[in-house]
Amino acid sequence: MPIRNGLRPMWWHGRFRGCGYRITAPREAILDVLSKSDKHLSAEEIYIKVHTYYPAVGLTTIYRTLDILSNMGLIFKFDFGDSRARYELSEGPKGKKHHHHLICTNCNRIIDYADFIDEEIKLLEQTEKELLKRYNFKSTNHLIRFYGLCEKCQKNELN
Amino acid sequence: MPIRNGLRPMWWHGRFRGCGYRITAPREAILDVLSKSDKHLSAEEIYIKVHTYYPAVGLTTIYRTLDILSNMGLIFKFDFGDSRARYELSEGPKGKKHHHHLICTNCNRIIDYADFIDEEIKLLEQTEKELLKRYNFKSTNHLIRFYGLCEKCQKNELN
DNA sequence: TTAAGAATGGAAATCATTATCAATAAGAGG
DNA sequence: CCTCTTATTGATAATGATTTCCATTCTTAA
Repeated sequence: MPIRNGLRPMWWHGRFRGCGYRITAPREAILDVLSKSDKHLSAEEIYIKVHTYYPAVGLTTIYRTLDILSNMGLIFKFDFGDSRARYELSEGPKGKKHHHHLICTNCNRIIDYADFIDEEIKLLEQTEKELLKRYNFKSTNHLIRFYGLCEKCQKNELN
Repeated sequence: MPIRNGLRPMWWHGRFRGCGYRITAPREAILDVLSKSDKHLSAEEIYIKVHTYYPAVGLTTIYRTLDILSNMGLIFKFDFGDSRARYELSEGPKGKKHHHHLICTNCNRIIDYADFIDEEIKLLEQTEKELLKRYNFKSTNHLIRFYGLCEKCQKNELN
């Protein structure tokens, strides 16, 4: 599992250089881990994965890089209430677009969903319009989560 | 500012005892502070307010009590991303019902929004129904936030 | 009034995240 | 390919919110 694929340019290299950042081995490793996972990884989880085949990387670098990536908009940073930030690629090969979360309060599984329902889109648009009218609040972004029971936990509840 | 109003029963005493908890001076002080504030207070902010006229109370007790209150559903616990939990009364005299938040990304002001329009409620219910159909996810609660600019910050932006 | 054990507070411990700083390495220019 | 500038790195220490410990105090049922 070579991390640095020679000089082969990655999809994010351009954007990265454009922002004045250098391409380094740790950064490639971190993005490699992120692009190969479909989970919401914490800094430490990323650190461990990177560390297995690249022991030289320090946790500090993980945090620093995640911060840069987050500010650039290349990754999303979430807080699901387990007292650690979690990160997820927002673009590229396996990248996700803006999405909402379903959070199982029993097993803590997190389900991403982006195939928004017509009703949901309508709800958002109307609400944003209403917020502007009533509070003069100009919304530019939103966070939507549903808490409840996932399929498995509903079945297990029958026991 | 007497905290303990003699033996006058407070609105929350019954519920509190019902859960097997004792009525104590620190707990009365904390609920007093919460019920007199309409802000989203952090544990330390509550500690300082309680501390001014009740110096004996320790920060540990603040955390413990907030935890109990939160589990009982008497207060809401929120995380607005400033690395400290914030609490708000959910019932009683000044208590709020379920509401959503508008968060100004410029001045960090937080506006509660609970005067939902019928349309919004209907759309939300439909969305939850649809989530059950598509993902077999049984939603019991939700978190909705809008990030953007409040009235003041929109005006200041013109400068 | 009293005894059982719930509640308290101060100090120490946790734990995720940041700050510090000397050493290293990316990459522009020659 | 070599060199210089300076961004980047990693080890370690620091920070800051929240918890854990534990001996002492207080609430409350009987």
